[in-house]
Amino acid sequence: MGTAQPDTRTRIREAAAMLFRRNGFPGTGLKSIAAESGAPFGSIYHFFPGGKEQLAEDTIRTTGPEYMRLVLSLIEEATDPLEALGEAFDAAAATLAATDYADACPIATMALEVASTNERLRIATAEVFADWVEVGIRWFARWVDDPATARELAQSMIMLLEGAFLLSRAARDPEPIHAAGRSMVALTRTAIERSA
Amino acid sequence: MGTAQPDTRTRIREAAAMLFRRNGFPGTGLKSIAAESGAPFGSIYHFFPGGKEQLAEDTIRTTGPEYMRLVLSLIEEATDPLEALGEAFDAAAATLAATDYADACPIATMALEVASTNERLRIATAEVFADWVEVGIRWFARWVDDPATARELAQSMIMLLEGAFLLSRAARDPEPIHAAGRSMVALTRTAIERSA
DNA sequence: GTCTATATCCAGATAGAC
DNA sequence: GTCTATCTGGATATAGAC
Repeated sequence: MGTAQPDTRTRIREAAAMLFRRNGFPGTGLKSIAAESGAPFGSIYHFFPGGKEQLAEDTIRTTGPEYMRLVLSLIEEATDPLEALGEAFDAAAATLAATDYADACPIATMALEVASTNERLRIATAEVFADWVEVGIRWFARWVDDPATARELAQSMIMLLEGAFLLSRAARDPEPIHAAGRSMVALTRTAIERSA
Repeated sequence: MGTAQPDTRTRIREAAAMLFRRNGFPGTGLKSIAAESGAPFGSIYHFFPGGKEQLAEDTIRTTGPEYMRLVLSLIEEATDPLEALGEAFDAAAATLAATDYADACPIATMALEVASTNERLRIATAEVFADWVEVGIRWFARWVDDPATARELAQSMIMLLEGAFLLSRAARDPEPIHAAGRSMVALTRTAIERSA
């Protein structure tokens, strides 16, 4: 057929990812995940015996790396880093507006929610962000020599993007993401000039 | 006495602000607000007949401007903007670590949670952030001539700070905030140099 | 205005028929 | 492995005694 539906386990994971991203951890009910996935309620506990917490950790550790690969795919072939960064932020802005300001970072809302309330999930988010920084360091190291500078640029790229998502989603306006992109380009330009 | 307890209404608002900041909107129960404030449950509805949503909007519109004034107090007397910015980020890092990585932005968690789920609260967060940007623009305009540049710096300061809070809270490490501060200083230095 | 008791609903989680 | 029915607790919200 080629149009076969994904299996139940996959549908549950996809529904969970979508709902956790939009509504957060306490704001998402397992019943709504069952409804959205089309799976019977009991199947959630069949596939995820650890319940809501296990499903959230699975979502964090799956969608976090996926999102990083998505962003990386926009910049990894770059020959001009400044141009690539500007385009990547513009693409993020376009995606956000196209999804009615819902599909920004898949784990940011949960990360803030669990930071002071759920140690297991907090660690999961911390490890995802740490991986993002590492991947970013390797990318920026192509253009700047100093490892500390590459690290600061990688962190700043993530921080600007996350902060921009916050302002853009609240205002329902893509403009902050474009502004963040211009700042990231300026930061990178200065760092590369000093490195040369 | 001088040690008189604040009135019930004030205690409810303070407890709500603290709990919403740490646990978010769906993650905070009115019962826990009553318990934390020492007020009887019914008093919440006596003072806030609109219930949880009214209490959250009150928190957003009160603590948002308060937090801005706190940050502004760190930089408004500045003669050297770069030094002031660096010190302000360092102060934010120290406060976060001193409060066990709980007291970052009072409205960021709620802002992400309600962005796609509660229009009334989403608008409240958007208006708070818009005010922050306006105040930031006026501060940066002291050092750069171009209004668009001042606006971009103001937005970037907020975005870097919010993104840094996210990474720092997740990792339980103040380092991202220091990195954000260095990036903000670099961005501002470049903008001022071009303005001169 | 303070405080308690309760109504109503929905959450997470489980048992067990099929 | 699929699906339904249910348990238990806690949520928001309200009624009403004091």
